[in-house]
Amino acid sequence: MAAPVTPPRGMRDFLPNEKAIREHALGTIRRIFAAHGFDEIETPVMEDSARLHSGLGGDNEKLGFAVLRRGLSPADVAAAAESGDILSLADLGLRFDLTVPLARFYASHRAELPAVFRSIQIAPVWRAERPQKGRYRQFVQCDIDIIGEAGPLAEIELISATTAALDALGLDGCSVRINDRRILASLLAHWKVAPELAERALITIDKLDKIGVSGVVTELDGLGVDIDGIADTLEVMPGLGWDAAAPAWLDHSAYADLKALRDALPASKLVFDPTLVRGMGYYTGTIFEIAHPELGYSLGGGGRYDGMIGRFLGTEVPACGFSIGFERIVDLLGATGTVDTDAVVLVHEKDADPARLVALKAELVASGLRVRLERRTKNLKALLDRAAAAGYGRYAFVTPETGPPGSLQFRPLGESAHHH
RNA sequence: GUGGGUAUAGCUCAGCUGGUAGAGCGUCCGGUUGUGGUCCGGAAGGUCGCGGGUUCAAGCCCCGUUACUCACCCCA
Repeated sequence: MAAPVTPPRGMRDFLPNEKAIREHALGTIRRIFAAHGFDEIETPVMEDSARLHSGLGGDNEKLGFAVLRRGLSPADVAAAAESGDILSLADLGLRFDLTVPLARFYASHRAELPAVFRSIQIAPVWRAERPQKGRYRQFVQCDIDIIGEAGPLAEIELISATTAALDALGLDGCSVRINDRRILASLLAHWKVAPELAERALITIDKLDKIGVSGVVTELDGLGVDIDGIADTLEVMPGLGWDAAAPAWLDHSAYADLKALRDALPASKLVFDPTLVRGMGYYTGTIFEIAHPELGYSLGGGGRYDGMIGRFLGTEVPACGFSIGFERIVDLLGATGTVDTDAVVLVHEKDADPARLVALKAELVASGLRVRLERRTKNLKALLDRAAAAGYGRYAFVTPETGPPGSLQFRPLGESAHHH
């Protein structure tokens, strides 16, 4: 206990049963995304430090793990400390999302990609936050993105594929909250919020369902926003559904676009929520988020980020993406507990001949079985219970008298097999 | 970054008003069973997170610290 044997804070080991659940879920998501016409790619876990920080707001920079330049001298460190630019000591950083790397990837490989590129990325990202329930410092995101499609078809395909994946995983009760940055912009214009306060004002609006109208007004007041008339607007916002009469301040063009999305996606549960904001600063149009009634945090999210590719490429390319928060999904999935009757355990005496055991095993493996050798222990029950928990469905004893595989007497494993 | 809770055997946890460190499970050994998932007995395994302090005496009280965890902030 003296030596630290735990993984780094917020990062986790996965035991065999946990790993099996994760791989099963990953396989499901991958299969659905591929069925919807997306192609999987992979990018490095690190990106150029300056590039990572070019695509988002100032607060998010603190969340990035930076990687020190190799071969730094004490003089380099002292110089950086003196200039106050500590980040200059780092030239690389671990990615904190998959969108910035994708934009870099697309800019690098555009010539080799179709005009409209549909990508899948399933990979870990890192954020230096304080861990808690549903939040880790290393976590897997499952992203699909469509680059090169400016119209609503991109949003429709993304939401359709994502909700199909959630359905395939057996997750009930999920809904997709949806809004548009243009609607938020029209709201800020209506309130005459100064541009330099816009980002923080939006984050405050996002909290409406948690801190209420008076809480939002108080916080906006603290930011220096003129709060005259704001409470009246806030009162009606949560009630704005699909069919309510839109207030004058609301961007009617964007609202009509969202309604068209809703009409095109009858199978997905879309909920219009004008208070939905989302943190990443690069979104320009539609934004969406997966909500679950039992959870205070989202299971995923995404939106349109038409400006980002242009920052890497020079020419503007429209883009839209949707990300599933894999860890939060897995936390919702129970143990699968599948027992495989084609998986068998051979229990042998401790002095059994290894050559004979492995030959017997090889014959069974060749016949299509999954085979595990276990040395007989005093506590046979514990051994067999562990095997059953690992998914093995049958077992047999190997004794000196055991002949060919056909002479093995297999018995069922598992809770229902205790009385024989 | 802010606040709460927790820290004792490999695991889950007891430990009274401060007085020699405990149980269950697991592991190992002996017997029982003899085609076996039963039962009986025994053993190994602990700097009580770490460092100070109070006391004749600290797992227990006080201070600090670290880790884990929950919540806030923010986010997937």
